[in-house]
Amino acid sequence: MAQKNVISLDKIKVACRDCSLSTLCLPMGLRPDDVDRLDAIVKRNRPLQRGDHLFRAGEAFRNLYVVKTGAVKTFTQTNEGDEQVVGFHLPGEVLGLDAIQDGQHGCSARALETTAICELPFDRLEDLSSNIPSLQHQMFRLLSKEISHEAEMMALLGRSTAEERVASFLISLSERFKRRGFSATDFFLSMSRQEIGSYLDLALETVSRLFTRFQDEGILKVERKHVQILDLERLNGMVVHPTNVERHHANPST
Amino acid sequence: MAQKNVISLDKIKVACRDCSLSTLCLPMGLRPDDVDRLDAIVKRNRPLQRGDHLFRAGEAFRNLYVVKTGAVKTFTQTNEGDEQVVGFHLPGEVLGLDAIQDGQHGCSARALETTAICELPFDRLEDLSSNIPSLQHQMFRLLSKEISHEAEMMALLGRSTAEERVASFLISLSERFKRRGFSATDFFLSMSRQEIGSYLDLALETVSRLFTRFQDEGILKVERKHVQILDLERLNGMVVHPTNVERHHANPST
DNA sequence: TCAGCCTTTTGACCTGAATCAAAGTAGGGA
DNA sequence: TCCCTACTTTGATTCAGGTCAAAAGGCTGA
Repeated sequence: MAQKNVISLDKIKVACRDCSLSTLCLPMGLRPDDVDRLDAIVKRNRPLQRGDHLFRAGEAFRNLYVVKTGAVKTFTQTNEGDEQVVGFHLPGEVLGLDAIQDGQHGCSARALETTAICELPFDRLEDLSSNIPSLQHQMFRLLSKEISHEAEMMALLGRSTAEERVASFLISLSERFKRRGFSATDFFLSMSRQEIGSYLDLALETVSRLFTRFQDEGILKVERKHVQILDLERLNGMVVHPTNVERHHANPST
Repeated sequence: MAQKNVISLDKIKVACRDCSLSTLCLPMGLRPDDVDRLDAIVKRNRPLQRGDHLFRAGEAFRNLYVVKTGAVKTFTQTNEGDEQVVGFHLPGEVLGLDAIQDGQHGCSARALETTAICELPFDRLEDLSSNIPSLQHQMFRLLSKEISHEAEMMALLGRSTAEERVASFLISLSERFKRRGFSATDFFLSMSRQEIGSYLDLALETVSRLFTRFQDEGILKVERKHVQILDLERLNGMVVHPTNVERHHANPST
């Protein structure tokens, strides 16, 4: 039992150079010795349990965080007191980028399941970026990618029906799982209908109804958290594809 | 006449160190000699006329652009062929940040009125950032601010009524004009109801109706493009204020 | 094993904003 | 000057999705 814990901690504390996420994460495109310099500033704590906070809105910003295993949601509080989900974050995704700006976190983050995190002290990351041009470049790309991603999300929320939003959400998860080596068509949702609805700006009932409908139409098989995509074609067909098609054969990351 | 052109071009080509936007723009917080090094890479072309493109979606990314005077909209095309406004950009605001990621512009930008632009070749900006830590820091903040801004916009689009959106839009313009030394309560809209609606994800009729209603309620005086805010208090009261109030007395920029 | 709680599903109804339609209104060009 | 076009306003109608309500599973812990 103790033995088992030790092994699992060791696995979690794997160095960047040996980490399976290195093609998704910050080290992407760095030279091996630069990866080691980056690795030297990474701090790896014990895993978070479901419900644990990674950080809270208003807290001072010190670190960026990368999800290593598990899943995290970020959220803010509306003034009616209920929470508004801002994003779901899978392994290799970086959290805290919005906080660089004013030195404090604008949203809270908590684990949706048992989750391992790599912590990067931002001041040290800045120093390192000054000395490693390719890391600076990678940082710029990372930030820019976040901007693009949010712009896409705005476009989605903006001009689309409930059907499109739920379809997009499933497609996005599917693609992200696939890139991480999991099944693109058979996975478990680590978040509730409530949280999905909050994220997509839909009532939880609407999410539920669409899952049911997609199932009735033979597109999905849904049983609670377990989702199987039976007809990815049709799901893709529901989504408004960006017209500037050129972007598609450009960048195959995150 | 020729004389006048020369003078106006001279005015447009003012160096960063003499530019009134220096507290809003990239040079913010740089040492004077570093501002000059930044200035050396800035290119200033002739002003754009209303309707001129600054860049188009799909074009290769080479430069960041800063609005110097005037106003620019960014937009994408939906697959139904109509344009979707992504943002309105006032003096001191930087365009193109989303394109760093994959080397091409994800949206198009065109002038809403006669507009002067400063152009920053991104490769040279990266080099300079490597050599000037405070510039690198400024760049990170700039990118992070864009992320925060989009997150706020998502929150707005997400969870709010047409009334809240239009109120927010007016408040945002008001604050941005104020920071730039213009009146916070009396200004001209450089965009159409159509464009406002597209930006806020509302039908143009809805925007028009709300302008009318706000006027009937004594909150605004609207005559076509000319807007006067009569009761900013009440306008503010319509908007969902973020609960994490701490953020407010944090960072007084853009 | 059962009780209690929480999540999810399903149904009925209602409403805010979209859509459709048409009438003003301003500005630019011949 | 007047016309033409584009923008804006206003009204009538429709409908997607929210809200309210209640039932049905699952899961946890005693």
